[in-house]
Amino acid sequence: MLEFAILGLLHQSPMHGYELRKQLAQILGGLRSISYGSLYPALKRMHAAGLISTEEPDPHALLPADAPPLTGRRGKVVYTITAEGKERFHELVCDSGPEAYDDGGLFGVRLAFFRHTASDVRLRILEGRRRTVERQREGLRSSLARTRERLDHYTLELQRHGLESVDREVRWLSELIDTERRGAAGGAPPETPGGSPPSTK
Amino acid sequence: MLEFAILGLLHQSPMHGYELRKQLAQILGGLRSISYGSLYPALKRMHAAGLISTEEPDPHALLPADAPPLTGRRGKVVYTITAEGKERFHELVCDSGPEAYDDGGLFGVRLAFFRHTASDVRLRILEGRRRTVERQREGLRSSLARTRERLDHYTLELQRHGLESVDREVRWLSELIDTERRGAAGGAPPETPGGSPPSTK
DNA sequence: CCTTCGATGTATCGTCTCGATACATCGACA
DNA sequence: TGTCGATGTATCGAGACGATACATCGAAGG
Repeated sequence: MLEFAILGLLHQSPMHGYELRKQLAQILGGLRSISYGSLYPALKRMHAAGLISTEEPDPHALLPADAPPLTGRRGKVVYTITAEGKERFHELVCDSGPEAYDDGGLFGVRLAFFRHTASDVRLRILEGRRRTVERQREGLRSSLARTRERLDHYTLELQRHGLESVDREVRWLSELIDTERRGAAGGAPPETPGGSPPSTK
Repeated sequence: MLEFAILGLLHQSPMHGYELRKQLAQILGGLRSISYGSLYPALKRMHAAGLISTEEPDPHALLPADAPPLTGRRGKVVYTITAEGKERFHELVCDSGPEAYDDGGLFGVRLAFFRHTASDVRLRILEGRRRTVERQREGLRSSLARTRERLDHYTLELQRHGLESVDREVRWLSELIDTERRGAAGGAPPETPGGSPPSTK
């Protein structure tokens, strides 16, 4: 999931780790931001896999006498997506398997980069997500119906609020699906990089 | 957080790990259940800390000849809360510090065991939680206002839905607070174990 | 009768994530 | 001049997670 988000952000422009984290936090919705303890290892993995390239200033340049003990001495590192990384991003973007919607976190990131995804794939992901959330809702419903009598006020309120949240999410997804279906013919199919541009324009 | 939930459950009755996990999943709201990889180490830690005691059937009893190689040979383990564990639980239950509401997961568990918490502490926790969520809401709001023009349809919808969810949570908390305030005089102050029972009965 | 299946049940492993922290530079403001 | 907060890179230990192994038992079904 982190991999996907990083590729998506670097796909737009190269960035520092710090900037990456800020943008990430915004995508993830303000709450639930990502920590450096996840970000930097992920960047390291992706660099090792050849998905991104790093560009850091020469560590030992223009240092005449080294009066400070030069411990640390870190420079800014700019991360850039490679051709391989773009390829990987497009694989991920076109994937509509269950992993795309079963996890809420990944689904959110997928949504944030939906403009890179074809309309039919978008529809499959949205519908898959709705099915997942509907299953959760049914589980919650039956659990609540089974235990309603034994629960005190606060536990009951907790379950009720959770159920309503899930319910609202289903309705929200349904609206998105409707919009997507209606706009399917008219929406701009985004970014077919090597493809032939459609006749219009 | 896990520690709190386990103590709370064992406070009601001794249990197996398996049963513990099921109850835990129900408290956590169906989604977001706890895994064995978290549960058993937690139980081990708590046993080492003296908060719970284990009761397992004698491993080498009534085995005349050991025809099976007896590898594994696990028996059911019943976990029981100790006096020390009950003490720890009451400390946690009376704690209304920021850690009780800043983390949504712990707050949910706290709610699930609110019947063990005095009304004034309940009120402090609910109000703290509301302040936390309100801060999140303001962050989301300003972020959304700042970037509304640059966002595509789906990113916008994602942020909007997130903001509405947070907004609903604030309203829900406000209702809980109102109820708690109104019921403060009449609500049963629960479970003062060594304390003096109030004059009424 | 026997066998397979799912629920119950305990437990560990490797991988990853998180929060805290350390270190360093820079501009702003007092 | 000092010192504060934002920017910036990076690691550490604690612990959570998913997958998996192993084991028992009752019920369904050939």
